Amino acid sequence: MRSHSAAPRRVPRQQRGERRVAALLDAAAAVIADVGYEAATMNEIACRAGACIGSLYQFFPNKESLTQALRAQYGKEFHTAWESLENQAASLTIEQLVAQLIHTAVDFVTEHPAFLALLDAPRATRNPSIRKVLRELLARIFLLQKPSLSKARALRAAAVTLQLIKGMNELYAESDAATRESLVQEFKIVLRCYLTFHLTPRFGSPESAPTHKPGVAGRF
Amino acid sequence: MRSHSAAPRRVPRQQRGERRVAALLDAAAAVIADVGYEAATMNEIACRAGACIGSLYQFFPNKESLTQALRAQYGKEFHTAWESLENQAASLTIEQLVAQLIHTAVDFVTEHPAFLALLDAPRATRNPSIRKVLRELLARIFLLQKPSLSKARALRAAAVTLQLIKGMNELYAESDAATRESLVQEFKIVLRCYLTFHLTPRFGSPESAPTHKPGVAGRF
DNA sequence: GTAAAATGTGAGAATGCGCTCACATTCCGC
DNA sequence: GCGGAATGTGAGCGCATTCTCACATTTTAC
Repeated sequence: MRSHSAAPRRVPRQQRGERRVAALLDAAAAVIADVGYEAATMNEIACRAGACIGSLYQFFPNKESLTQALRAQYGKEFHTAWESLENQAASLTIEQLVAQLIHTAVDFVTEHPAFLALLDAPRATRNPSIRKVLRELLARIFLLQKPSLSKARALRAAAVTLQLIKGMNELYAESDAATRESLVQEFKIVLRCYLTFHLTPRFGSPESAPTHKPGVAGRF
Repeated sequence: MRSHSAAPRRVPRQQRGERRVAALLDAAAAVIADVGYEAATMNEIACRAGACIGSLYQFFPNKESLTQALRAQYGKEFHTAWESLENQAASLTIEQLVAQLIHTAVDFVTEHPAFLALLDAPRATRNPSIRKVLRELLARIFLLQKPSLSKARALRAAAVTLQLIKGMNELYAESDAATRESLVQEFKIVLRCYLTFHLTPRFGSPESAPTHKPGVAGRF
């Protein structure tokens, strides 16, 4: 690896440039889904996109930048998928909300096999801002369910929820279809219990911090 | 990569052989923790272990086999850490059990930085049997808490719990110490709610399938 | 139509890494 | 001691991969 900048080398300024970039990203997803992240080579990606290697390097100075671009695209698509939930959020039961969140996520991963393979890619290729935007979206959804929630709590719950959803993919991936379905159902329980805790008005302390009282049972 | 077998090339038969293997694994962990999995080279690992590259390849025919060995070691260490919980399990509250499970895991990852970096390693280097053993251990712990639980449910809950715990590490890793602590506390809520659902005797259907009844909502 | 900019091309340079091999050294049983 | 087995050594091979570059082609602007 000789170059280190992850920024695109050149932004496409013509229509065919944009088409190329789109084709390259598609090809990258296909190759990565096929052979895994590590084994996916730049030459093969360019080839599958009907381009040659030089063309690829015009827009993406290195593999890392290509990976980041792919991640960004997935992030936006996923954001769009959840965005529609934001409108209905207030009228959904927790039960329904959980089902929607999980099914959208599961469907997304199913339809984008490369997304899973990207988990193997080095951390350096991740874009924190994508996570941030997704967290904020989910936090807003939570706030629609329970407006009295503090923003800090909503954000924290969103971060954890997002991470749990993401983490489960690994488990789904190594299961056959039947087990996967039961795991999804099981995970619904997890999220339902957790979000019920946060989003349901409770008598005792409606806005108490989630830090449990240490007197009861800390680490004994 | 020319060789593909992941089995150790040669089992150490002398004490110095075992010392070498131990030193090599330690060095591998150190290098991987330092520079990440991908950037960790076999030469550097051998060098850091005070050995030369040929010596490394006597015991580990390729990088994959070294990675698997490291994973196996971590798996065993972690299993040992949780094993002690098995004895106390029956006498612990869910609150305490959750705290123990999580803190053991967090401590382990803190003390073994390479463990996190191994998440970047390709899937091929993972050993399903390690996961299986850990799942069974956790399932036994659950059964000690609630003997009436079916083994299938215990195993499924264990698989999910394990995955959630593992997945959270990624979130911890990208947070400063203060946020990390609050995330740990937050995750305790998740597990407490979830395990309360499974391990607490409920009136309606004590051994009903985990398919929720819409209306009761698990606890709280 | 023409010039300039954007994009396309692909052979191969440059690099770095996994891994081998022929041989030296150390250990162990007898 | 002796012989064989286990272990140690490290220069460098082979190879895949990333990335460059000099030039061709297409598009756009006027």
